[in-house]
Amino acid sequence: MEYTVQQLAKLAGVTSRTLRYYDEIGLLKPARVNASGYRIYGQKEVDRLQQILFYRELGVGLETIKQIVTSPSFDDVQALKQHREKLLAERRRLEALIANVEKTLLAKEGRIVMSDKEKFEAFKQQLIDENEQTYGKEIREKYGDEQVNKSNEKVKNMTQAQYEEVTKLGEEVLRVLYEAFLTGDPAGELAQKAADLHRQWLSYFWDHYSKEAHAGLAQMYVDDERFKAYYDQKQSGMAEFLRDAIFIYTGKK
Amino acid sequence: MEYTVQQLAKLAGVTSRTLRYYDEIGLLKPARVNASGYRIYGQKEVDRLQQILFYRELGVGLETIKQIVTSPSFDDVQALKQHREKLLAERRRLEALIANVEKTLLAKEGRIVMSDKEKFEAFKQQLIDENEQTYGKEIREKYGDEQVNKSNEKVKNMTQAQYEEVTKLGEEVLRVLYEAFLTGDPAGELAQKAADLHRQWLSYFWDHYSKEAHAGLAQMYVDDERFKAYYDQKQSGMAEFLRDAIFIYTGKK
DNA sequence: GCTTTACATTGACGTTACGTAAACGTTTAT
DNA sequence: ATAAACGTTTACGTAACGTCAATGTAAAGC
Repeated sequence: MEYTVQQLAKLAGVTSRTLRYYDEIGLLKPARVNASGYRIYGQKEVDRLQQILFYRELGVGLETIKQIVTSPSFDDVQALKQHREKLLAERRRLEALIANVEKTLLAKEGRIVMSDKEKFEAFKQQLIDENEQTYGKEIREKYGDEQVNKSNEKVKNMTQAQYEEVTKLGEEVLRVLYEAFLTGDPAGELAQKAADLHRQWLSYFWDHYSKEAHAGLAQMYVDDERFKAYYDQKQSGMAEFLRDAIFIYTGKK
Repeated sequence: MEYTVQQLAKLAGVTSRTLRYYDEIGLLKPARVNASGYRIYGQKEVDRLQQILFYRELGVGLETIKQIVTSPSFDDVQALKQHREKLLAERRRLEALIANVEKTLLAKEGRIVMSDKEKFEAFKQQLIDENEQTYGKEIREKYGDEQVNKSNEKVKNMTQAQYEEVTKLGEEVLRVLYEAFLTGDPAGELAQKAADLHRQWLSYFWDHYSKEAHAGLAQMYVDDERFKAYYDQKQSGMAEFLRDAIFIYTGKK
């Protein structure tokens, strides 16, 4: 039995373009080409196409399929195992995406139908998520997973009053810091008040406070572009100013 | 605070190329362009980029993101729900792929380590899967899901002896059919024997036999290219011949 | 025998979300 | 003054085909 492109295409449930493409990339060459330049496929090619489509069905890339079907000694089991790993990783990624979308949907819909309590829970979760998403990797690198997880735990266990407090405190730090910045003196009363407010704010996230860690974080505010951007949002140079104030507050350096 | 491409890129954790691309497709235009042609971004653009990246993180396409962030009236909840459906479908597809790969791995490795019993189970599963993969859609369309599922159930419940029987029967149908074909008479003894063997073979898949369904299937063998290819593999025209024989066998048409 | 219709061929561009040069101008630091 | 670092536009590459366009060939009907 011999087939032209279209015939083989129908037989296998692909388009003729696909067959031409497979010819082009050398994945499946026709048995011969007739006088008019038509591609003619035989039984061998049909079988091979079945094989190709089988692996394609599994999501294997055409390049890999080429390896598998062209070299008989190719370790297809090994290839399949590797491919399985890729699929599993992809599934994990999807799981995370789905969870995220659903959480977002919950929060968005929640604006209307969620109770205050639930809303608050979602906000807390969002606070954690945003933190994770924005700073997670760097903080985990610099301070370790344990510290970050503890911090997240603390947020989760906050009461609503505490949550409002921490939000207000964060804003107050910025406000006082800005006033202090205008005085230009990091050792002055206002700057030291800002540093103290910052310590209070911090204590909502860290399970124990230390001057060293506080000073370290202050330095990070300057070194890390993202933190810097946050504190510089009102005025450039405020991250440095806060660092200086905290260094004085903690008696460091 | 104003940022050049690189600065904003670092701030947001993307490359400058990404920002230029977003500018190009009109997803995020800079606040202004300075005298040297440099892109300058302001706070508003930073916020918008955050939003964009948030949706991107969820796997939403840039075109959709554009809709969401440009038109304030856009129903983002609806968009997210649609997106979730896509993610769920993708996950289902992945599940199927993974199951398939693992089954294949089992079968491949099984050649060496699987017991006969397990091997046999895998073969049965493979028989079902191959059928599903090759003919599933069409058969389901023509005969309905219920019939197909019943058929699969029957296969699953086969004993090893029955499985071997069905395999042998399938081969015998082809062999006798070929001999009958050479006689050229679909009403002849050989052709009618082939039709009867085919009925026996069928009864392994269908939970009850009817002449009408048998004749219908025979017609499908001719109409559907894939079935036709199977029965024509030895000789072109055998699918038609089998249909004629079955029509006579069932007294149809 | 001629015309229509169906099918074949080879380009070549479009798709997604950028990566990666190339070729060249600008700003900053030494 | 010069080099390093940064900015710009233009343009090709990616995976696996879909979708024309322009053109040649085979089969079928009149």
